Amino acid sequence: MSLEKLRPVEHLSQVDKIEMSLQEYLRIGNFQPGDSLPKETELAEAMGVSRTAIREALSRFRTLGIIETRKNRGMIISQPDVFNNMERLLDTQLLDDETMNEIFEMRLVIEVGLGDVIFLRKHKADFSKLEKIIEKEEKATTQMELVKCDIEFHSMLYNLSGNRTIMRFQKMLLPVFEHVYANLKENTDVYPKNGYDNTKVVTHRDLLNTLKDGDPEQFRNQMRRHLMVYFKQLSTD
Amino acid sequence: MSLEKLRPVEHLSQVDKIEMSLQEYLRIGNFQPGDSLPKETELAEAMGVSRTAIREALSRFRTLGIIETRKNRGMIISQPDVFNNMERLLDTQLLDDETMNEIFEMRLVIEVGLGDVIFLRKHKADFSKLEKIIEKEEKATTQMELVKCDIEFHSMLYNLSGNRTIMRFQKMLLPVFEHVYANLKENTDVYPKNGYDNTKVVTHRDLLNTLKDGDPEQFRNQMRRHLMVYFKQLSTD
DNA sequence: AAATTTAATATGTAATACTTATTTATTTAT
DNA sequence: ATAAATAAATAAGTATTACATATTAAATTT
Repeated sequence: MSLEKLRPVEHLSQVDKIEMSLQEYLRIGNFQPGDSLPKETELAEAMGVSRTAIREALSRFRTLGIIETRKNRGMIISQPDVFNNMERLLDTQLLDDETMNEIFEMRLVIEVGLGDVIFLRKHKADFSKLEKIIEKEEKATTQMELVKCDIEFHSMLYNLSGNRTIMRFQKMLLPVFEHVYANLKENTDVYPKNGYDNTKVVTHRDLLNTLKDGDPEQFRNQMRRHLMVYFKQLSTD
Repeated sequence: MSLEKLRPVEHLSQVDKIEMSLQEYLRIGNFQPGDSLPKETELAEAMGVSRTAIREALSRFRTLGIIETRKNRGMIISQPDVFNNMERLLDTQLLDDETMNEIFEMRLVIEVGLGDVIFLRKHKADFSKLEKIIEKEEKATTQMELVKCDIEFHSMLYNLSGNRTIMRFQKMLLPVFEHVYANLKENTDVYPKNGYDNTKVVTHRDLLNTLKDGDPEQFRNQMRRHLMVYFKQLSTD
């Protein structure tokens, strides 16, 4: 067991301590979104530190989306968005290619496993929306239109899951998709007519039909085959 | 199309602008992890703002894990951890129950879909580790030991996926698991001997055997049945 | 040449003053 | 008396200055 995780406790900066203190304060106080916090000067005085230091600690909470501040209203607790920060990281384009690919792979894993949840909430499913997307797709002529319909269809599947967090995850990843798509399209036909092992590829319409009349097991298998082209790209190392 | 997303551009604070400016600076400069940044005073002078404002913008980057600062070494670009911020959010216990449940559901979805990736990298799979965990589990007498082995087994499956990001996701969620476990155990036997529809439950050993001799499709189905007890808890609204 | 001490450096913290947006209170006009 | 316009108060945002602290680099001593 490495000791690395213990060491930093020693040389915690003032602001680090303030942050911990405030976090404890929030937990103890059982704050709910919308609740207001004491003003900066009060916090500074109460903790015996400068407003500067308090502000930096609060800035961290603001960055994480835990609090919001407005000019005269002071600070309020806000309901943080679990994927907001991750989205900002993606925006910096600072993540290495391996991580990007792993995130993309995570998307594949989720889509294959998503069927169970969709079937669970099937009665809410609005199949007509999927139908319309498919019709638009079948009329599409350009590659760009196809990509757009493809993204739309899969987005709709996430929506049918009824899981807002999973939906949020997908929305966050849309830019990543485009990034990976751009790399894939150079070497590969993303929309082949036939599968790699001479089996017919699973189309969006097949998936819709399975959603209507099939079961989760069939859906998982079909989704796996539908995403075949991407799985083929994955590293096996 | 809502205009909400456009409006904030108007009343951007000084620091917001600085943040955008710096982010652009990083992108243009094509900075790599390890590269050092100009010192705060230089940035302040170059942008014609106070060091205070610069520091707050930099504080945001630090919070996101984009940069690291040390006393005299200045600031360096760092390789951000995609789930670090989310982990910190979970720590605040500020997320509502619905979100927590959705995150837990996301875990189920991933585990069902995970088989494909595991089979993809099967040759690397260290089945003996799974075997040992199962043996320990079969000898377990207390509920606590069972839970521990359960978590260990599933953690190992994530490891076998070879996807460090997915592994990181699971590690981040371990505390959530405990939270949800605590709620489940009151009403439900988490480790029933028989399934709900009189089918025998799928054990960890069954899963291991399928990993050894089966195929991804079988694995997905077995995992789905193995997680049955959790799926039964999910809302169908 | 090695070890110790000193100086320089860049971030961390503090204190103070001022700016700005927003709310609340007051005044004014109808 | 009610509504509109104005003024005051408030709390966060920004700026400036000074100093503390930790770390690196330079200089001194042994």
